Amino acid sequence: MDYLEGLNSKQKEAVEYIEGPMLILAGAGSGKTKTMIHRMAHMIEKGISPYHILAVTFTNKAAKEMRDRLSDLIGQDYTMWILTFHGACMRILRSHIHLLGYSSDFSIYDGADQKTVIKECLKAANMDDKEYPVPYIQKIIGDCKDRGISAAENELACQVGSKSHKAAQIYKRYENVLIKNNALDFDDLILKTVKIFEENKDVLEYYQEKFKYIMVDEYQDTNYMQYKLIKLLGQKYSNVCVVGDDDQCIYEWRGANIQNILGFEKDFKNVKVIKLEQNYRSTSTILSAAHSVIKNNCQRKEKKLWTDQEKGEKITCHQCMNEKDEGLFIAKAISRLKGLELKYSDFAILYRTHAQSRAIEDALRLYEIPYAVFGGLKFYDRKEIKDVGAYLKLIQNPADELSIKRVINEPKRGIGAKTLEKLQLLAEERGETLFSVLMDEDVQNSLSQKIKKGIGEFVNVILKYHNEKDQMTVSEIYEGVLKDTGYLADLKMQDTVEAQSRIDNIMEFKSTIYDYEESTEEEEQSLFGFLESVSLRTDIDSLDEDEDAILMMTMHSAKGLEFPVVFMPGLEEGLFPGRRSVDSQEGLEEERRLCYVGITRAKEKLFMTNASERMLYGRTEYTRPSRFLKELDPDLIQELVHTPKTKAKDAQNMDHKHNSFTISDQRKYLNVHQEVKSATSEKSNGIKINTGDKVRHKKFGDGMVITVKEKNGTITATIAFDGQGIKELALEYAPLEKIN
DNA sequence: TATCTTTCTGTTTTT
DNA sequence: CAGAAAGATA
Repeated sequence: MDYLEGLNSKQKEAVEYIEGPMLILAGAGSGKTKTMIHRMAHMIEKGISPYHILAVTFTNKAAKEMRDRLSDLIGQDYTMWILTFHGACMRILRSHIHLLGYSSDFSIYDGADQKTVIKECLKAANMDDKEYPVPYIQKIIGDCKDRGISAAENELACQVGSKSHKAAQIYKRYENVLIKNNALDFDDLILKTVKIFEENKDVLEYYQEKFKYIMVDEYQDTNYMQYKLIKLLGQKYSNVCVVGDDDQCIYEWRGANIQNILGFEKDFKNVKVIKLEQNYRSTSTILSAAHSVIKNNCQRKEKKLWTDQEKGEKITCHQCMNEKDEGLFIAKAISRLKGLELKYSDFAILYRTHAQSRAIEDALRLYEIPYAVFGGLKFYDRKEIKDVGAYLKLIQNPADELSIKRVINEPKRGIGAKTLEKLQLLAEERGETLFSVLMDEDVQNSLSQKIKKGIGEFVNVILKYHNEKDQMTVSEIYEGVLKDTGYLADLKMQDTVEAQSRIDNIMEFKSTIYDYEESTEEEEQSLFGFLESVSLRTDIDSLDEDEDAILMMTMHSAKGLEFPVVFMPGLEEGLFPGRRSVDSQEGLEEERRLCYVGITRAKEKLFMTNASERMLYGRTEYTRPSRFLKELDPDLIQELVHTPKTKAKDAQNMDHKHNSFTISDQRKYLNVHQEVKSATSEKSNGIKINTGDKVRHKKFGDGMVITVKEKNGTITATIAFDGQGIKELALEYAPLEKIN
């Protein structure tokens, strides 16, 4: 098999250059992933064992795509390390974290957990969270961890008595809490791995030998610590290939550092540099538009993408009256374009913030356009999911105090804030974990009967499953916990709409477990493994390509994706570029790069809209068109003028009149019944449920189906029940029948 | 201790 | 407007 076929000369050059460091500057749509995959295939063909190759990406989705496309190309599967940075570090930590004094049962804390811990630290230090806002502290901690600055070092670097010195105290406390809880945050996953490598030469050498060949995707988004990790692993053999595009660096706020590109050429000698500048994705109009925007950035490596594709259509810019109008404009455009050659999934709506999705969703529903939103309200952020997750984490790692506090009184066991505070203090005095204090019989006896009973039950359940977890499957543990803790029974007893919806979510979480068990070798399965897969999962990873629906997401999430038709709403000063970013040159340039990423997602058609008036948190703000719109070369734009007068003359006048009538008419209806249409489903528990169907539920009575979609293998229906509100139900479990 | 009510405050972007 | 946090009441 010749893996060089179908590649251009630059791509071939990159594929064939295997020994020695290489920097591939790959512009948007230049066949970057293809090149990487062919390079790996070529290496394997040349006799390099897949065992010696490490490929790192930023998202699970990118990792999965790489793995799938590689095995398609070479026609067989290898157990290779094609992982995200965090995933790779998890694997390494699992075998070596004991070197740092943690047990390998460690919990992973996400951003929300971090916030909780910081809040507690502030309280314990008697500091005002107005003066020291949680995000401010979080940023300090994150920045320090990116640069490998420990709490103690950070403290020394701050002037005593200064604000930053006070903040450093919180960092210190925060670290202590994490150590006590045997927990790591996301930044720690990278940081601790680096630390192990630095302090244990033998471990480092083992991995240097293992990973003789290293590839890094989206290199422009690596932060300092990630770079250091690659540098450590690669310095022995120097076979490191990094692929990136400085114009697409959109995570600078998170520590991503373009300097890493320069640093790479410094740290590895004789770096081969290859530029991929031929774009295979977009029309030349779209490409020119992208260039006309990005060229306004000073901080960039000069380059210009080119294509031999046709000019294509002009870019449509349109000023709307407000965000509702904007939504309707988009919905109308989609229903007009959606024809034989375009599917719904060929369209994407890319916005700056999640909050923008609402108005657009309303319009799409009116026009009966199926859509899927990524990010925003996350399944894993729901209370009940966090609760059951905390139980599982706790069974894995009883030292996890955060999880204890989350669920010790969930369901109610009569253990309130006061009792907990007392016990926590006791644990601190004794230098023990909260859990071991809870287990202490003398302590239990010192408390009231009711509390004693509650604690006893709680401790027993956790201990039981903690001891038996290795002999049980994850789903057995899950079922057992739901039952033995009384969590599910308590919800059932409440017999409210909210409780039912929570039960449905808990059932849906079960399907996540089934997914895990199906996709993982039996002997590989563990509670730890499952928790890991949950912690590192993002919404974009569960993007379902089979569903024919419009995709809505932030421009950040859209990186690496492409669509025939792209809409970019909300091009307004203050929103995009965001208010916070316009003060600094760097901030503004990052926004501009984000705009560049958005534009270059489009293959054929691009729509950019702005609203002259926008409702943003309760207030109507008057806005000005984004400077990015003005940067676009006017020759590339086709502007639709939107005033009531011209509209009346418009050929689509009838259409519009009709629509506005229908819209206001349906809006009324929408408010009452929330009746909308989306996809249909024929699976489920025997019954056929379609959008718009009337159904009867045992508890909620009659309602109407709003949407039917598949999530993690479970089919769910969003149903508006008369007088009960809207519920999302898993059809597998929901007691539903169809009525007329 | 639990729940209900009111007040406040605030929105990027994510592994 | 909505979600969270603090405050008030049972």
